[in-house]
Amino acid sequence: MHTLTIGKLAKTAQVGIETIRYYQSRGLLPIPDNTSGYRQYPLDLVDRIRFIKRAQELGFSLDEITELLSLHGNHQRETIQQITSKRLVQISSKIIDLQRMQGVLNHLLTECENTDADLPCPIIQSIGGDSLGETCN
Amino acid sequence: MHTLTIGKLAKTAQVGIETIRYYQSRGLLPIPDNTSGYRQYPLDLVDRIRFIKRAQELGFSLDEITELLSLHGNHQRETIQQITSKRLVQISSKIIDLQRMQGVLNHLLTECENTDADLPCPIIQSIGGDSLGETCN
DNA sequence: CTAAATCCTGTAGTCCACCCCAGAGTCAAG
DNA sequence: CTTGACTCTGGGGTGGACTACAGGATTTAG
Repeated sequence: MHTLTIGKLAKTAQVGIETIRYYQSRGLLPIPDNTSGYRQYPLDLVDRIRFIKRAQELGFSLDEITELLSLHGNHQRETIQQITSKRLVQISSKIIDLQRMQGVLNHLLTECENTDADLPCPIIQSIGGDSLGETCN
Repeated sequence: MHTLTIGKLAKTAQVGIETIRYYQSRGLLPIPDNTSGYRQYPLDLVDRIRFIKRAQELGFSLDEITELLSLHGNHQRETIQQITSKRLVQISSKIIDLQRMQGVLNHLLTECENTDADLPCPIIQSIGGDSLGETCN
């Protein structure tokens, strides 16, 4: 048994059937012909799907993954390195954003815990100014 | 002039008009009645909109912000602290994920730069296994 | 051989936070 | 009073990565 039906492929690769169809429609996976009923998928595709999933976990979009897949020859290495570098820059700046958020919220939380209960909540105060809520339904 | 039309409110609060209408439809902003033509918005709403925007920048969703806004009384502080803590946990785990990505990609990039050009690209190799691309259109 | 499971195609819906448009009404300046 | 800028309601569209469903064909287990 060197081929799989779509359901078994999906199960083996740990994705939904619809995900496979979606990848096909995006050109990420080939579509075997089905002259004789059900389509038969080569085992290779399990690896290919896992590649896609791992790349997604590393933050690549399906468009970027398409690009990666189309460039896997040796002579294209520079392009691949460029894509990877670009992604690294994006990741760094996202981390910085999140750390900033973290700092602000941590500070607010501490303040909130250390402030008299009869004063206004510092979290709301500092995010929002003073005139909130009076007009809300 | 203690009220604004929607356009001036939008400009003052630095958002689009459609954003205001959208917030109204979500219940984040009140809808003044317009028996006499254009709606008149109290100046308060500028602060309220800025609150929403700042909270978004801290990573809160509009649903969470709705919750925050509905709870701004002092006696609700614990709830507000809970929401904030939950958000902090989310942010931390997101940062960890991104740092993991960063590590993997950095490693791959270095390897790729230090590998013979006639060997397969290590980035593709390591993400994807060996059997990629043969079947792709 | 039959019934259940699986597959096919094609279309539509989901989530989130908006953005854009048409056609009609309203307001302010000159 | 006209012109142009603004606003109203209502609807649809966006992107990204799926998910769901309908109605029919096919395969497989018993």
